[in-house]
Amino acid sequence: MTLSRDIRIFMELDQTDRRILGQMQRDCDISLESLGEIVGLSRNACWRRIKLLSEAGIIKGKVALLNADALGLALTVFIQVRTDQHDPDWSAKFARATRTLPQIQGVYRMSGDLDYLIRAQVADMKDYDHLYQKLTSSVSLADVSASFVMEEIKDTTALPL
Amino acid sequence: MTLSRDIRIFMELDQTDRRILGQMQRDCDISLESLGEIVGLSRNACWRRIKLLSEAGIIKGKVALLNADALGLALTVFIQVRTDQHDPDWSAKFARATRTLPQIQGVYRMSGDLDYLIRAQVADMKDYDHLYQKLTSSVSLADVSASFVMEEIKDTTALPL
DNA sequence: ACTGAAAAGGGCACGGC
DNA sequence: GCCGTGCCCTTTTCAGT
Repeated sequence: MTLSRDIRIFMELDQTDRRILGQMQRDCDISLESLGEIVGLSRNACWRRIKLLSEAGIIKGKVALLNADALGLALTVFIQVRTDQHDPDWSAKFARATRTLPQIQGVYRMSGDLDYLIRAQVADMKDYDHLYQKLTSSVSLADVSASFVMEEIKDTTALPL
Repeated sequence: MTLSRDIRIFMELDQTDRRILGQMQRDCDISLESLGEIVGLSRNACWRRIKLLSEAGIIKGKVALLNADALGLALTVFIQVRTDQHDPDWSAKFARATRTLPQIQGVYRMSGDLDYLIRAQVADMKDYDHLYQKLTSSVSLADVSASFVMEEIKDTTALPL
């Protein structure tokens, strides 16, 4: 019974759903009343749609976005990682290590010549070195190189609708 | 009067503030009552702290996080861009173009050999090609190469506290 | 899909530590 | 100063129509 493995249910979204999602992914700290006015619906219709969208897993959750600079995390760094070990044991260890480190926001296994791309947020170079030391001491990595963000031109969690 | 340009006020954060922020950046859809219990404070003390943290700009806002897969955006791509034009006019144009495209979540000017790194979310290869066409037609780019995400090991908006 | 009513939660002023 | 309590008003939630 592996037939259903790759089947994915896509909920039908109309223009109003999209408008609701669009607003909420920009700012969800808004009353149902105001949201209703924006999308042209009663507060209640909005409420029921949001409930459905949440239950369908389209809305993953609501979070507060924090200001990295104000928290003293001025440096964003992308770390490129190459490995010579491709066994599942190594992968699990690498995943666990990166998921545990709170400085790391994203870890992606990539196509192409580099194996993994890591996005992290640190205070400064010294702090980056800490992260580097922790990372390389918990898993063996063949090649690690870092690129630092000089300027953040765009940074959003909003997806296209 | 350029002396104050780089001055930044860091608000003193105690352990309770950190606990509040930690909870809210994981899930802000929680009542002040519950939050108070978690951090060991009354609902009102929480409320006042959150208000201060927002006014200080430490909390940038509250947003709904959407499920990219459920929206049919299965492909995450990192686009490396090199340019030969470094005049401010080109930069402004590039910034405007990337900020306008909703498929693009992040644009970073980098140190090192590549100039810009772009993170985007698209449906599939065809959709990526659309994005590529739009991007290259609105600004002149010397070199563009894409790396596709095979597996997302970690992806969070939570910053270390 | 709207109305309305009960329940929950947010916002604010005051008093206490 | 900062915390907590009590009160009121807004918002959410969910019934019925």
